Amino acid sequence: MDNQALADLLFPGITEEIADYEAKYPPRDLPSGAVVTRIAPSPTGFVHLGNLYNAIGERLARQTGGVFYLRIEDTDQKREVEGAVEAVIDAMTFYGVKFDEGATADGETGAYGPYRQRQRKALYQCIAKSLVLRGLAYPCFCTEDDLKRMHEEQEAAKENYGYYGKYAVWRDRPLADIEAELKKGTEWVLRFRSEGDPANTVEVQDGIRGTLKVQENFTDFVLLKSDGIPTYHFAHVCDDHFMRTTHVIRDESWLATLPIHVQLFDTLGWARPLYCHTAQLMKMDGESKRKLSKRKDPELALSYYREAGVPQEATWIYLLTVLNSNFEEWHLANPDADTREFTFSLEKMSNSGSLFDLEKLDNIAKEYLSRQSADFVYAGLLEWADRYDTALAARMRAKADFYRAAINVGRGGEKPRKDYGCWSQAAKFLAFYDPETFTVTDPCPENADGDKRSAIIDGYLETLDFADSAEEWFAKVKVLTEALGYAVQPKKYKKNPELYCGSIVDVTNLLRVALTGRQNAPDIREISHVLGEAETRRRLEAYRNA
RNA sequence: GGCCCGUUGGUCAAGCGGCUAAGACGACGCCCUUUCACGGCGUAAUCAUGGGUUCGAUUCCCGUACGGGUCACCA
Repeated sequence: MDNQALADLLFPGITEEIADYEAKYPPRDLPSGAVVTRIAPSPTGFVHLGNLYNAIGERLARQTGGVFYLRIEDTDQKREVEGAVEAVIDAMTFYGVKFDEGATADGETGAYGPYRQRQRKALYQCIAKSLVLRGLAYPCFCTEDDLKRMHEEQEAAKENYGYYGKYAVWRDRPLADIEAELKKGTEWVLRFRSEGDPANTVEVQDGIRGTLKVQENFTDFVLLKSDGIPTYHFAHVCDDHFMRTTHVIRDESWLATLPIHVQLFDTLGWARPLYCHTAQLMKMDGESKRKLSKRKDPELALSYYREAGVPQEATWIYLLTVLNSNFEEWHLANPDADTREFTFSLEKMSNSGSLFDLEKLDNIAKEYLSRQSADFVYAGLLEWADRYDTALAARMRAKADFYRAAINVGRGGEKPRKDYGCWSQAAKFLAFYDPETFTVTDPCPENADGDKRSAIIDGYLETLDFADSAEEWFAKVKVLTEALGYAVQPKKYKKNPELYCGSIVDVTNLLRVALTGRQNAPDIREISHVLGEAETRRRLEAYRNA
């Protein structure tokens, strides 16, 4: 076979040499040990947990004085969605992830671009051509049907699937056959001529898993699709080489095609990056685990957490506890420290798939929010409401001080309340404060209903004085409780229920339901002070008459 | 089916040849308490399995089982 003739036939326009690109993209001048890594999403419009998961690469880069960049893997035109790049950047920005270089919404920055793969076509073709020149790549004119038949045949014969051996029908065709097909205009793909043997294994170092032993690739996989655009495999190798990536952090589902990638790096004579295959996030589906799925699991989408209003930092805290096994301990010891102060290490990453635990996320988020100031919570809630609950946003703006005061109830001090972990929960929880959204949802305590109800409320209103201190206020409640035949100490009532008509719990709960509409609410006196005297009296009277 | 990865309580997990096998979430119980929370204390609950190696295996090796992933001109 005349490789030169074939190369000229296949790539008539390509005149660059690999050396030209080596010169154009020189090794980066960085301190030793600097991590250069990226996230490389395909622009499908769906930004998911995995993208954020891999964005821990940013922390690694920062820690080492390296580079973190964004590359867009848009080699599949069919799946591309308008505005997808913006969506990725927007989501990453929301979570505080910043890129040193790479694609931006309206272009790009950095010296190693273009960072959109389809714009790198000439580079891929140059490398592909070099492989043809070396006799390591050849065109294949099989149709989709041909390949389908091949697969069926292999299935029936219980042989390995793939384009190899006798199934690699275009592997050793004479140049004349190729020319004839080309002349007819038949579509072709460029395949890699693999010399691999399934009996051999290759060792690959993995930053998370240690030494991996994988089967050598023996299939003639596709390098260039019929539109001249590379497959993921080929693009990944070319780009991560020329963009001088040191660490490839990606999902463990890529383990299956790792042999292809190392084979390419090795035959091109390029140093392999350090692969870091992360474990997948799983979910319980009936009795069995399975990986989180785009179609079935809304919680895979990053937008899910944004819509629910889970604070960004809380999301990171959860993700980091799943990602790095020593993070949780650190965070417990430094609850108020920025998570970026934590030194992230690949070795501490888990290598088995973990179940995604929404309950724990909720706990972490509640803990996180309980430690924040009222101003912070007000601002966060407002920002969320502006996007997802505009009616609430309007109310918050109209009554900013009132909302701040409401948010401040039970906040601060040694034991802050943990009533909500995300903005949508907060919106629901705080609704009772505002007269515009106040409704009574919980029942009146049984022991305080009927005649008792009005007796308690009347008695309470009679002595109610907003100037009272907490102690004075509670003393009055106790007096009232006793006067109406209730036990001041719940324990006494429990012991001798026949002696009382109930306990102070019934009395206070009645007041609580009257003022907040529910039995689960913060301190009555504090709430009253937020509501103001007029509104407090109005609600009590309304409840008495209800 | 081939190949690959994985397996410590319900969940996330520490452990890296010798420990009463950490911790967190959840569950349960008790205490505190004007309710609910919060907080405090405590309880139950784990090394998949069979062989090796070793004085000694959760830890190292092999097999089995189970789980997951992957076998496209998708990434």
